[in-house]
Amino acid sequence: MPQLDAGGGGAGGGDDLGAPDELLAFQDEGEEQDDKSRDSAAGPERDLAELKSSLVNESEGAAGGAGVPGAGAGARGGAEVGAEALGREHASQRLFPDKLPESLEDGLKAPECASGMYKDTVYSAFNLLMHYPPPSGAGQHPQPQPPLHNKASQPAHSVPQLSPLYEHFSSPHPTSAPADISQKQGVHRPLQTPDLSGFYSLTSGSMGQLPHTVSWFTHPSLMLGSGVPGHPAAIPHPAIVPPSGKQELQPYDRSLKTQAESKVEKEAKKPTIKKPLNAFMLYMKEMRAKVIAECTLKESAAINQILGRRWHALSREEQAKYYELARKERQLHMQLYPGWSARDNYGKKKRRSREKHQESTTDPGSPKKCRARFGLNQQTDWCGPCR
DNA sequence: ATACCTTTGAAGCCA
DNA sequence: TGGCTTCAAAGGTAT
Repeated sequence: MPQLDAGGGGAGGGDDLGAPDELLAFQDEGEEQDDKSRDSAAGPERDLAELKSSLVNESEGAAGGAGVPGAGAGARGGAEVGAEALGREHASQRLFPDKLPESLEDGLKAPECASGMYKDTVYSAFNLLMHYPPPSGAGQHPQPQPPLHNKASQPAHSVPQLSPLYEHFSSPHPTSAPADISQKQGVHRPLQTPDLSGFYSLTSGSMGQLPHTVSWFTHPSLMLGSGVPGHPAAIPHPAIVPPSGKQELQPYDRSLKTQAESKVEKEAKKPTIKKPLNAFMLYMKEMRAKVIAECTLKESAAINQILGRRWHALSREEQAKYYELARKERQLHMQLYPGWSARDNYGKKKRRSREKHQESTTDPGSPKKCRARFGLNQQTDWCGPCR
């Protein structure tokens, strides 16, 4: 059985943050790998690559027409459970939706979309692991090292950005904001809060002037044993974003507010600490630009479908890189925000259809059986999700 | 202006 | 403990 820490066991330093699910996943992957190994033993290694490539290409090519019944988008859980016995070789096929979005089909028509599928498996992200800061308590201040990921080797269109969390720790002297920091994420510094006040030693106005990646992690509580001298100001973690992502008031504007208003405002604008990115999210972040370039797609939904297939097509070792990265991210996140819980962000996104569906499901009259209630010919009466 | 779509994985919640 | 739900990113699209 593969070990997540096999590649960076020393870096983990005994942390036990590896999710059990990952281990289970790797058990499956391991079995798959065993199968693949047997296959490889029976044939040239290239055959395996071709098999994998053909699985994806074939599936993508067939996506415009022959879908897999019952494997529609959104039915991931059930479909996967039901198809588990089919084996991993069929994984990419059973995951395919009945029909891809038109834009995706168009994108897949582009020859470069399929041809470039497995050409480049250089994952610069994994290199960043090598200069990840040691766990807190190490009591050491390792020498800042230049990022090991070779951005020069990246294609011009590729902007391999892992999570800002990782980017910050990977760059000893960050001087500019990550390219992927969107307005939605919030570039400006969030307001101070009691529990995070130590992170925000700058006024909001001055913070707004500073690049996003300035040394937010230089606060003593954020040193994590990897402090970088020469950064005078403490900047909050990039995962902390204002709820709305809107520009916050300048100091002189805020002075016009009464204290009560300010208090209420602060409560309302309490910065959100985002969840750490999981392995697949990290993979998407890195590979998105490449897929966009290869497939001439822009719609994230379609791109994510492709990335999902590529993710399944990755070898166990390749996926392990991202699992390890994600584990590090979680570890850092936990160290930075010990009291944070994923529950803190629950309910911050309004989900239109699901709320409607929940309303319908709370209806005493057998909610989840729209089909039984209204019949196939009355689908207009079905609730949205059932429809 | 904001939710939805779409993916996988992590985490929380509930029975 | 298993199953379900929510959120993380992203950007075009729909409401």
